[in-house]
Formats: sequence, C-alpha cells, structure tokens
Amino acid sequence: MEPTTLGFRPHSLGNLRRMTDAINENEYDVFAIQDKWLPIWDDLRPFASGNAGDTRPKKYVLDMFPYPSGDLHMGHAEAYALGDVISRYWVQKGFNVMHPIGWDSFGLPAENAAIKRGLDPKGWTYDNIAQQRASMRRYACSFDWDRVLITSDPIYYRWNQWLFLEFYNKGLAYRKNSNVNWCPSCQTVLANEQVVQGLCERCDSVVTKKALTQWYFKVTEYADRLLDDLDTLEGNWPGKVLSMQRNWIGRSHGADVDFVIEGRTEPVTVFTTRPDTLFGATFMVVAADSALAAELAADADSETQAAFAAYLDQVKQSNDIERLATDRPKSGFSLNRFAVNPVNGAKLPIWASDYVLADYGHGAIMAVPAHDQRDLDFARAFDLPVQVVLETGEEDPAVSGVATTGEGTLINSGPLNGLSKADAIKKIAEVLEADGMGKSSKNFRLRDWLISRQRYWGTPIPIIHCANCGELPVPLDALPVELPSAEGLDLKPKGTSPLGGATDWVNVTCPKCGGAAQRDTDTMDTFVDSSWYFLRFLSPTSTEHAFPKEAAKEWMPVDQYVGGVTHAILHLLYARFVTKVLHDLGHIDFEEPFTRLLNQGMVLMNGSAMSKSRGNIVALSEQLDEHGIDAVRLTMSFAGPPEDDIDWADVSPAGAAKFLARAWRTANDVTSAPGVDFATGNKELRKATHTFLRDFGPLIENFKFNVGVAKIMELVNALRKAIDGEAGGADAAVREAAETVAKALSLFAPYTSEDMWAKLGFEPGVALAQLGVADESLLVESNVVAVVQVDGKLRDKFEVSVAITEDELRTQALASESVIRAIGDKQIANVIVRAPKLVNIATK
RNA sequence: GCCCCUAUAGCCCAAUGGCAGAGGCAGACGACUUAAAAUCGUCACAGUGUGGGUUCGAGUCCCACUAGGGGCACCA
Repeated sequence: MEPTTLGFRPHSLGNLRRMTDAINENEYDVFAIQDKWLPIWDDLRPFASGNAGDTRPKKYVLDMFPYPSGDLHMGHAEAYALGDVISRYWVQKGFNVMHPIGWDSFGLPAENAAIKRGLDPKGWTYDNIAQQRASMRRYACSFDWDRVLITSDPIYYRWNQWLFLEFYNKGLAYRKNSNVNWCPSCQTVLANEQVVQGLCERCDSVVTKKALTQWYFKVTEYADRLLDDLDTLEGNWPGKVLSMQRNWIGRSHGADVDFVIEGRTEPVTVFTTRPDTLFGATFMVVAADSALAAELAADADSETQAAFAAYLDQVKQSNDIERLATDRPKSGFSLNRFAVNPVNGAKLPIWASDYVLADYGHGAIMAVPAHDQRDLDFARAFDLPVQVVLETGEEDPAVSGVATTGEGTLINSGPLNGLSKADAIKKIAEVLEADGMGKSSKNFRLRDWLISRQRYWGTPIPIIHCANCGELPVPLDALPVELPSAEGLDLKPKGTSPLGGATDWVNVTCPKCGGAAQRDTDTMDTFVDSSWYFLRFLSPTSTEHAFPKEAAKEWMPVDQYVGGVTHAILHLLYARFVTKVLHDLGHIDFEEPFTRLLNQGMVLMNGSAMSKSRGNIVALSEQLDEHGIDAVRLTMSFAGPPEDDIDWADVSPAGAAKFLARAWRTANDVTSAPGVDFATGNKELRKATHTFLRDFGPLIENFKFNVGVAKIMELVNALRKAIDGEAGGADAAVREAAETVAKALSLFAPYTSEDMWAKLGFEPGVALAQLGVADESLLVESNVVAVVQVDGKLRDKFEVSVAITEDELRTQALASESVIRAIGDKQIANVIVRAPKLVNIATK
C-alpha cells in the first residue's frame, strides 16, 4: 500500500463515518474535531519557545530526531506520543519548554534508494522530510516549529565540518592505516559499534577485514571519563543503558609486564588482569596478524616463513563469525623464538595465534594455562606445559582440562607463596615496579571511533591533501565544503568514495603552497551529525557559530531526552564524548548532555517486531483513520510502562476512543458558567478532583503515564456519576472536575481536550492552561477504616477517627468479636498498632 | 562464560513492607430501545512463576531455582 499522509486517506472508514454520523454537536466526531483545531493551533503557536521577554523558567525536552526513510510509522507514533506527554506536562506547569525537531537526513538509506531508482538522494530525502513534517503537524506533536534542523543542509553540516576541525586541531581526529571492519555489500568501512555479532548492522552481511587508511576520533582518550561519569547519571538514566555503556567501554584493571625476547633489543610488553599468576606463565602468544608476529617470524628459515605465511593467510581469510564461535578449536604457529619470564628467568616459547587480538592491550599475552581456560585449551592442543601456581583445592587443570580461576593460595611463586589472590596481585605490582619490569595498568574494550565512510550522502571531510604540504585543514572561512551535485556521479558502491569521481570538486589548489591538491573524498559517519545536534537547536539557522554560548548556558544540558533503546550505546556514547570534548575546548560548561533519559519500548505485533518479511506491519495511517489521532496517542500512553514493549495485538485503540468519547460528553453536560465558585460544589466530587490533582503530577514526572491515564479515567467515572446522580450538570464541582479532565487529557489527547475546553466556554489553548494544585483541606479525612489482623490475616475492620490514639485503637481492636474468635485459646504475644489504620495481633 | 532486567485475573497492567485491584480489554447480566447499535449501570474471575529465609506482617526485602528478555564475550 502506498504511504499516505496521516489521516488523509480519502475513502477511509473514518471519513465515511464522518459523513454519515456527524449529525449534531452532541456527537463526538473525532475527525471533525481534528480538522477544526489544527489550523487554529497553527495561528496560536502555543509551543513557541523563543519569544523575547518570556519569563517562564526554561526546560529542554528532546525527542531523538528521525531518519527520513518514508512516512512516520508506529514506532514514531509511540515515541512522539510519549515525548509529547512530558513536553506538554512541563508547558502546563508553566515552563518555557524547548521541544524542537529535526531530521538526521544523511546516510545510506537515501543513497541506496537513490541508486535503486536512479534518483538524486537529495530529492528522496527532502520529499520524505516534507511528508514526515506534515504528519507530525497533524499528529499534533508539540514541537517548536521555529527550531528545525536538517543535517543534510549545508547550513548544518558546515558546523559538522567545523566540529571535525576542532577535533583535528586538538589532536583528537587522526588518520591511520589498520585492519578495519569492511562491509562487502555496503562497500564501506564500519565502526566497531556498527558490527553486530560479526554482521553489518545495516544489511546483515558478514563483515570482513580490510587494511585501509581512515579517519578516527580519539574516543579512547575519554574512556575513563565516559565510564566514571555514568555514575552521575545513576537514577536519571535507565539502569539498562548505564550497564550497556559500562559493558561497551569495558575497563579491565591489571598490569603491564615486560618480557625480554632473546635476540631482540626491545622487550615485549603484555597486559594481564592476573599478574598474580606470573610464575605460572609457560608460553607467550602474539596476535598472528600483528606487526610483532611478522617481525618475530622474519628471521626464521624460508620453510618456516612460508608456513607462517600460510597460517597468517588462513587467519585473514576467516571472518568474525568464525572467529567468534566459542567452540572453535585453537589454532597457532610456533615462531621458534623465546621470551624470558622476568620473575623467574624461565624460557617461554613464543607462539602466534588468532585467539590473541592485535588491537587489544599490546597484541601479545603471557599464557598461564593452569588459570586461564583459553590458554589451557591452547596448551593442550599443542602439548605445552601447565604449571599450577594457585592452589584452589580443585583438580589439576592439566588433568581435568578445566582452568582454575577461583580464590586460593599462591604456590610455586617465590615471594608470592602463601598469599591470597588479592594480596598477590598487590604484591607483584610492587615487585615489578621496583625492578622496572612492569606496572599496574588498565585496558579498555572501547576502540577509537572510525568516522570515514566511502559514500556520497554525508558530510565531506574538510581536509585537503597536497603532495608537498601533506594533510591540511580547509580554512574556516572556506566552509562549508559543499557536496558536489550527484548528477553524473556513479554512486554505486565500489570501495572508494563516489566523490572521487567529481573531478572538478576534488581538484583544488593547496591553501598553503598554492600547488595542485586534492580534497579528501570520504564523508563522515552520520553518527557525527547526531552527536551534537541538540546544541544546534539553540540557533539552527546561524551562520555565525555552531551554537550560541550564552543560550547554551541558559538551556543546556537537555533536561529530558526521549528515544529508543536502540541508541543505548552508539549515539549516546558519541554524544557524551563530543560533549566532553566541547567542554574541554571551552565551548560549553557542562560535561553530560542529557540529564534525564527515557527509553521507550518498541511497538510489536503478535509478539515480534514489525517487518515486511514477517508480514505483520501495522500501518499507522490506517490506525489513525480507524480510531483517530487522539485514540492512537492515548493507546500508546496507556498500554503499560513506557519502557515496556507494546504488542499492538494486546491493546485496544477502540477502547481508548470509547473512553475519549465518554470524557468528551461530560463537558457537554456541564451547564454552569466558567468562573463559578467551585467551593459551593459537591464535596465528594471535589475530593475526587483534588485527589487526582495531588496524584497526577508525580505520576507523570515518574513516567507512569499509564497510571496517570487510569487516574483520569477514574475521575471521569466519578464525574459521570455526579452528573447522572444527585449533583447534576449544574453543580460547580462538576465543572471543576470537567475542566480538570480537559486539562489533564491534553497531554494525551490534544484534539479531544481542546474541544472539551471550548465546550466548557474557554478560548483555545488548553495546552497552556495550568492544571492547578490540590487543595489539601479537601483531602483531610475525619474518619478512616482501621484494619485488624490476627497473625497477619484480616479479621475485622471498622471506621475510626483519624485522631484515634494507639491505646484507644488497641482497646477497640481487642474488643472486636471476630478478633476474639480468631484468637481463640491462643495467647497474645504482641500487638502492633499503627494508628489509625492498622492493628496486628500476633499470637504464640 | 560474565553482568543485568522481568514474572500479579483469559489478556494489558495497578498496588510508600500493612485489606491483592486503581484503570482498561475481552466476558456475563440489567436499564434504555419495537429492535439493534450507541449509552448508562451491575457482576464474576487470581492469592502474586517455584522453594526457602527475614519480619508482628512479604506481590514488595534476602537467597536458590525455573521460564522469558537484554548487554558483553577467544578483550588476556
């Protein structure tokens, strides 16, 4: 089915209903209401955040910006419904809320679509943006439409290039040649973060390795801070995200130990987390694909060299999928060279193997087979000795084949003998340091961020390569380096950037010597674009600066960030990294970009993610046509806790629509005039209203939107009862409750709520009306029901004054007949009194 | 292998260590109606995955297990 703009399907069920059912103004016609209010809101602009002289306190609420890959889908509908609840809540509380939107519009899907259809990626991208924008407006997203950015606009990516140069000048952007992740299908390199289980995150092709010179951002230099500062987010970010980031950064503490190599001047350093087992090292392993392995093999005879080359070839052939298989047998090659264990002089044979990674630690390890399973597997495969140095009381690993890794006592370890594991680690560090053979150290799983991409639709890297002067940054006043037109360029993946084909664009004069030079033809990873966009919203059209410093002081950091957990690692880590760099460069005065984070779940259908292959896609436009925008939005909020996935098969947008009609009708039944004195109204309903006012805010602030909606339903039920009962539609409390419902509902169902507001006699703009605070005096109870338990089981309850004393309550409880019956012959051991609500009698 | 989350009614989900049910879906019944839809109202259904423990009192805290989900993983 062709995507349509939301709600505009011409012959839909909804429109049919509109034509036949909308007989009079006492019928709730959601589609007529939608059409009525949208243009009025366009004029009213209730969510403008940049008005001069606005004295309201500021709050920055940000939804993760979308990729323009077609019209909005169910996932967007959930994300923006939930983000809107938060944003509208703070507006209603009297805050000047900045809630902007933009598009993360560079990237592969546009380029692939363009190749497939023979179009310019630009046209495809901007058409989709126009469609999404129209849909967002109709979906009644509370965005500030004066703050919009599109990352593929030169006015945006010019500052992306500025950011790159800031990093470059600070030494945080550099080029190096190494084996990089390569997607043979996308024909581009991938960041470590974009390789999932050995597969390309985007197309699921098996990722291979390729030696290339590429640009990197030095994120490892910030690894400690990125890890440690997660503690400051505790409680305000989902624990899950914090733990994912911690796992990803992966800091290990241990020691670097220097091993002298026979026939080599320089010692080889290894990293180990178990320096306590140093006396148990029986061989050394270097990464087969490392420079060190090549060097150590270089001196061997030609036969050995050939054999090593063959092994290395085999290693390079294998991809990550094979490499990651856990039951894979160990392979290796003896280099016929020897290292000397610095603590006992033992001569250790050096092996090359692919189970040691070239780019972690120093690309070489000391192997302690008795206490490391991988080393033991290797030792058993190649018949190498196993030396136990930590007595754990378990079977000898050489016999059992199981390395012992638990606690124990050091043996066969000279000065460490008799120590515990922890004490030995401490002691050996001192010994190594004193003798200059090593030191305590740490290592990270995190690697530097590879940002080069061999694709067209991205930000050009602002570097010029000159044969004489080398690598030169494009001068600031020459920015932006605009993308050349795609016309005439071959965008098909071929391993080098399509920009290389734009000869006129590539060839420039060197900014230093004036000679012939070439532009760098790679583009930046689009994660660079999204790593700082939250700052750009402060001045999205400025040509003076990336963002204004003063406004950043006022608005940043983002108070509330809302988005999917899919970005728990990549985007959030990069944004945190860039923020820290900008802080260190003196551009901003904070170090964490997002104070509070909400990760909404996914929308599923019949238990699994919606996908074409499963054939379980629910079209948002059809849902909106069927049930109306408000009902879909309400369903998203009411389905359950926002972090949980929503199975669309389990929820009921029809039920939500029914409730909205029920709520809407109450406004119709109010016959008093605006401004009536609520104090004269029905006490019971007033109490319900003010109980609601007390409970609602904290629920929303704690993201318990589903419970908040339930509370509105409760209030509507009480209101209905009052209207149909003694109080009647003219009662002042009925108006108070109906106004409260209209205002609270505006967070979830803006159209219905605005229409109720009009029915109640107010000017448009319920979103700006303040909800009001609970009148505590209405909530004071004079009597409560006291509960009496015997041994924790309920035995009696009766009404008592809230002022009852413990003694009075105890006496009354013990006098209860059913309590006496429950106690029977048993002896009373203890009586717990929690006046005025509870008594528990414990018997022996 | 390491780390983490979740488990309440047929279903989605509530419940500051204190009466297991707030709300909804699906269901039954009643009122209104010539009838149906819509609407309004009433009702039923679980003892909280399993086994221990702490406590006067546990859905809630602790331990173990089972099931489901997630992150990291030949990272030394």
